[in-house]
Amino acid sequence: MTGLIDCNNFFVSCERVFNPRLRNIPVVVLSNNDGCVVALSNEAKALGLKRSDPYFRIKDICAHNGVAVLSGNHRLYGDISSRVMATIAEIAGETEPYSIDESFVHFDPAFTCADAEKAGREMVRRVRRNVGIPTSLGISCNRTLAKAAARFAKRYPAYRSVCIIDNEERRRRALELTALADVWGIGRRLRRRLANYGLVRAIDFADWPERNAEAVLNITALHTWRELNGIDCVSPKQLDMPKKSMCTSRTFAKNITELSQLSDAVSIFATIISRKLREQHLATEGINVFLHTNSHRPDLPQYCNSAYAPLGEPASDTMAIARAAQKALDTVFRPGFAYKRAGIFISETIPAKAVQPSLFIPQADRIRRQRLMETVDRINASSLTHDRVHIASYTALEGLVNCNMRSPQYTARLDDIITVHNGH
DNA sequence: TCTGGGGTCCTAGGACCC
DNA sequence: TCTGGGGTCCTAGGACCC
Repeated sequence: MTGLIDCNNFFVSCERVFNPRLRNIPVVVLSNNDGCVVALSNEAKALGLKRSDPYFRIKDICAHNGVAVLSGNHRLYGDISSRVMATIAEIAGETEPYSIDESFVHFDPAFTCADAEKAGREMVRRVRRNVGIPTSLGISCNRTLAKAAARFAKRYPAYRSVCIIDNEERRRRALELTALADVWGIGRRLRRRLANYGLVRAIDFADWPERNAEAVLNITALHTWRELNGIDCVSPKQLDMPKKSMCTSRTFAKNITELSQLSDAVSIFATIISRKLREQHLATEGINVFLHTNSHRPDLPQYCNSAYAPLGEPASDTMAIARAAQKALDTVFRPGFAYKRAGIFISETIPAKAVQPSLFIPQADRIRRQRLMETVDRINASSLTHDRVHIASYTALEGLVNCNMRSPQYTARLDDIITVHNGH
């Protein structure tokens, strides 16, 4: 039996753990740069607000209805997420974290449905009590059906946060009540394509004859079809697998026209992405820098492009990556455009251990650089709030990106730890 | 005025080989 | 007029996820 445990309105719930004033009122959390809504409380959903609504368009509704609006505090969410995952792991036989707020859990094969339900309820109770986060749990014979079950657990209070699809009758009933678009693995395009065949509910799709499914679907969608029919065939996400690609990018608060400003931004991206590489013991042969004008403004001239710059030899140190990034930026930059978004991406990572050293770079240099980065990382890790050491071209993200409504770093900054007053 | 960010996997088609 | 057959590898882009 497989379960999927999902944190309800995760970012909002994290904020509520430390700020009880946010309970029982509408709350939304915004994306980076305070661009659009990424998480909502049930009260905010009831006002008709939706995930991905641009903030500027719902600002008035928020003001009139007393909606608490917050910038994303992703460090906090990451911290809470690891607490949730650790608590789940205390009970589940095997866990398979799937995203920041979800994890698959695999119950002991010897478990009956009743055993699984009991363990599941304890999991939900403990995460709520020990971490403060409400969750929903779906249990079934594979991941896709567990996901569907979790939707019911979340939507219908009668389930008391745990829903099990454990027999044919329940499977059919659940799929009759589930829109095809709400099935895990069915996106916008596929939904539209399948609608042309008259398939609207999940059950219509699951009941489609196998020969149709095989003729029309690609392998991923075929897996979804099979799972809806009770066959377990989605493979587990490999844990601890090094990332194959990486990206660090931001949308800017204002349009940027000057190369020098982009150059500042690129230095920051280089710092962040090279640290990500080192954290995962990876290196790369080269990086891409990309630029975008504002695609929401068709009245302005548009430009979007990327350029690659090799590092000479695979590396992960900030200086080498920042240098390559500036080179790539010079290649890709065109004057006369208003840039709204930029970033660095790495399409292929290499395990740091497997790096083939270049013949033309003295080994001593390589070792010196490596030691320098280890030292920088160590010094910076000793500060919870900001980097004490960085490359000279590094400025700061402030000013480039909006995040004016961010909650305190409750779990990461001594000054922000909450004080509990005794009496009044 | 103001519209996120970070991933994975699959597939079609091009380039190249014999 | 008529213009092989089969294979591999790479890449860009599509589609999906949260």
